[in-house]
Amino acid sequence: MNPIFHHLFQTTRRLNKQLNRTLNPFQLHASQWSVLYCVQKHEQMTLTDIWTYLNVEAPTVTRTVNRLVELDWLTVTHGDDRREKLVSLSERAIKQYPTVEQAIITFENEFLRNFTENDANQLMELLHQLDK
Amino acid sequence: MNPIFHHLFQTTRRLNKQLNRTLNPFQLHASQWSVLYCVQKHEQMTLTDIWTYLNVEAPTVTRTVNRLVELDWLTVTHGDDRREKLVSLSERAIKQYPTVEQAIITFENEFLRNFTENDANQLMELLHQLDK
DNA sequence: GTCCATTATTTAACTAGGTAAGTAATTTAA
DNA sequence: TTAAATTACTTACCTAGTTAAATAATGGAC
Repeated sequence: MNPIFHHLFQTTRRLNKQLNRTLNPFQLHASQWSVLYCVQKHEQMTLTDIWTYLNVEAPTVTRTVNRLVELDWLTVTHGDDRREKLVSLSERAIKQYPTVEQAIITFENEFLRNFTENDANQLMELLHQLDK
Repeated sequence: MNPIFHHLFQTTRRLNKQLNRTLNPFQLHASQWSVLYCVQKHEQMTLTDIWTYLNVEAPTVTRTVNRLVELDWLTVTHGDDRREKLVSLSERAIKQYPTVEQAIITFENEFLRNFTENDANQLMELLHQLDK
C-alpha cells in the first residue's frame, strides 16, 4: 500500500476520532455534525441536496437524518413533490447550534495549530489535484 | 465544517471506494488488503503487531483477520505465549498475492497520475504536520 | 507458590460507509 | 391519457471504524 494512501487514511481516521470526542458532550458524531452543518447553512435541504453536497450515497443520509430526527436535531416536512423530504434544524437545534459550533471551531484551531494559511492552501491544492 | 476537513474526508472516501472497486474481482476490500499487505511484508505478525502498524483498534483487526481466515487468505497459529495469535498468508494467498499487488499498483499509478514526486513529498509533509 | 496487575484477544453494541434492489411519485412521450 | 422512464427515497445486507467491558494467559511482588 502506497505510503501516501496509508497516511491519508490514518490522518482522516484520527481526525474523525477526535471530532467524535469533541462532539461527545452533545451526544453527536462527526458525520451527524456534517449533516447539521450543511442543513444549517442552507436552512432547508432535501435528502438529495444533502448527499450530493456531502458526496456520500443516499442510504447513508437516509439513516443519519432519521437518527437526527429521533434525537430531535432535525425536523422533516414535505413539499409539493411528495417524494421529497425537506429537512431543517429543529427548534432545539437552532438554540444549541452556536454552542456546538464553538466547540468545533476550538477543536479545528487546535487540530490545525501547526498549519499556516499557506499550508492549508497547499493541502487543498494537492487534494484537488487528486480529484482530476 | 472546515473545508480542509471536508476535502480530506471526501478524498479518502473516494480513494476507499475506488480501491474497493479495484479489489472487487478478487473478492477483497481495501481494509482487508491493508492487512494482507502488512502481513506479507512482515511474513508473520500478531494481532497487536497488525493493529499497531495500521493504527486502528484491536477489535477491528480481530474481525478482519477472522474474515480473511474464512476466505482462505490468512492462516493463524499459536506461539509460546498462548494469548497471541500468529498470522501469516495462506498458501493460496502466497500464490495470488502478486496478481492482486499488480492490480493495486496499476490503480495507484492511475490515482496519482497528476502527482509528481514533489507533490507526493509535499502531501506527506503536510499530513505529517497535522500529526504533531 | 499465590495474588494482582498487565497483556492479548474477544464480544457486544453503536455509527458510518458501500452496493443492489425495491417502492412510490413524478415526468415524458406516444 | 396512459404506459414507460426517471427520480426520491428506503430496505436489506455487507465491511469497517469506534468504545466499553469481558476472558484468558502471562509476569511480578511478596
